[in-house]
Amino acid sequence: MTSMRFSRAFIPTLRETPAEAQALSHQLMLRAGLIRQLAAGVYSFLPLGWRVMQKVMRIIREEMDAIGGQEFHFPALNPIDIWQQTGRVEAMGDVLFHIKNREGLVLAPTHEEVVAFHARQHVKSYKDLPQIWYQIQPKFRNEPRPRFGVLRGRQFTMKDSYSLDATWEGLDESYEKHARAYRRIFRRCGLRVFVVGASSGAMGGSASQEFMVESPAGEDTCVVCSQCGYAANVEVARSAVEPTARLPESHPLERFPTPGVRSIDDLVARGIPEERCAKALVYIADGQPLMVLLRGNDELNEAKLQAVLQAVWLRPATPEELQRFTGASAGSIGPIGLPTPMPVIADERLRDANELVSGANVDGYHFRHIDLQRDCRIEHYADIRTVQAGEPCPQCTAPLRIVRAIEVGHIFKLGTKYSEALGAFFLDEHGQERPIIMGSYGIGVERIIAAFIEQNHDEHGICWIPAIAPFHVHLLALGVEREEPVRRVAEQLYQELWDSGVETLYDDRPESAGVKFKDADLIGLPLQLIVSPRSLHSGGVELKERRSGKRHHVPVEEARAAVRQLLHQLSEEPQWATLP
RNA sequence: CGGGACGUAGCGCAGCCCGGUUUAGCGCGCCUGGUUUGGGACCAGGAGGUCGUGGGUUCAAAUCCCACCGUCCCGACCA
Repeated sequence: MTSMRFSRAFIPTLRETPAEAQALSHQLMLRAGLIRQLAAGVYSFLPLGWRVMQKVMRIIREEMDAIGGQEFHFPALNPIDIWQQTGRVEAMGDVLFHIKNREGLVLAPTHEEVVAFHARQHVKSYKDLPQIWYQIQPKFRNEPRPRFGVLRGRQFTMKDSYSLDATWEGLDESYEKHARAYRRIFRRCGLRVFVVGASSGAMGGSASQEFMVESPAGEDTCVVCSQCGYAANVEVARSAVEPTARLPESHPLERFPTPGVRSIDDLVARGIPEERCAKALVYIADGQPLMVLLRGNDELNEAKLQAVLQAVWLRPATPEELQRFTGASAGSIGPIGLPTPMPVIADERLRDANELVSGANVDGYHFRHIDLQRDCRIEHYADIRTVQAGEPCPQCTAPLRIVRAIEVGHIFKLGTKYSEALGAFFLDEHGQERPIIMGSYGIGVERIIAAFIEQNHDEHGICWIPAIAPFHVHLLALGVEREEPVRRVAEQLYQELWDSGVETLYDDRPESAGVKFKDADLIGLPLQLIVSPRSLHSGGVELKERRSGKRHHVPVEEARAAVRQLLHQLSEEPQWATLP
């Protein structure tokens, strides 16, 4: 029997919040004795925290095995040459840890290369495919800025899996299997997730989706519709804002003085409707200047612009560059009469609009009656604006919300980038040599835990669900050190509960009732079983549900059955999660 | 990598400006004894510190100066 007496256990709870902990999940993980920091972005998991990790990993294993995944154990120490072959030593830059006193070795931040390496060794025929390989292992990334405890660390645990397929249809299937497994994993872990389309970034490949958990501690900003389920990273999100109407009459272009006007708001203050204003910005993309036109106070989305331009480097022009390229300073810049010719990218919302006001490229002057069709050469129109809260959903027109979110999972259709780079080819049924088609799928294990706590806590502490709680029941014996009947009943229940498979943390310390209650609420096991002189007087023991605070009084003999029944109920009731 | 802040006992902090009664303090925690006993008890006694590290200024440095290290925050970056 596992013995878990609080008096002997290493569960260093903290009364006060350590100063460095910002995020709530971080504070609670420290206070409840789940983790301790070793260095910036590097954490030890203490016994309680490690039990949670193991439970989450077990759920992941079950679901990965259920889609035919095979568990591996890949080394964290990698020869650098496989990373050079895929060009990722460059791409990763400082994020990749290099071993200093042993040239040629790096610490793996992920394992596409290793997978492709082994696939090359042994996957030779279409008959060997498909495969799903996975592992749950530490990953090392030299994050420039570790943050929020375990949410962004330099070492963390990832479930990473890799699909190997002979055909693109096969890849689609492997990808869908993962998408379904991921939903089950997150649901079983008590997380409300939403899925957003994402750019595959430095990973390469065609499609990717992120599994997000809404939380103020999140590092991603997402746009979500609570009506229809539309969700997207703000970097790609759209909304159904109305376009700028083309007015029936186009007046002749006219320059007019606007002394002191520095912003769209200044123009609006002079009686010009915001929707007729065209805001011009100058950006430098891969060394070349270009102009961006947005409607009124719309905000440029640099990620979208970068994607449209396929630019590697993108930055706003400096005030000096503005002067040099346009002859004016910010506030008086516009697409008409540019001294330096440059491409103009306009937001979709301004498509073919007329009767616009924009800067004249002379400080203190603007043009009015601008007709983008008549007066300008627009290189192209694209969606480059940032969606704002309250704008109508592109699918159902309900108001959109903007939320912060934690990325707990990410799935990619990689394609053949890695197999080609590392020479992982197979022969298809026609004897033709082809690169293996890969997918890669990650889950941040610590992030599941932190995200869960972000969503499941109150002012007293964590509120676990049975599936991932470090233990199921917190048995509190009040006054054990002096009340023999309390001790006897508590010991008996402790024994019985473990015997019937209920993981029980037994607080047998000679501490005051208050201390024990506070620790129990902080640690947050789903059920508290209280044995005290008072409860025995009234004929038994007391059961308290941590989350709801509901209390039940039961005779000692019925305690075990009541515990099992309540645990069952707390596991079944999806009070903590709704599947989208 | 740019900007900012911090580093004094296990945790939270004061002292630093204006150097010297400081034997470096307070709360929590810890140890001993007693009292208490269902929501972080009380009384008494006690242990615990190279004041991040190194150098400099000075008769004298936790306190002033320089460098380094560490940690946190904002930004950049981020499969």
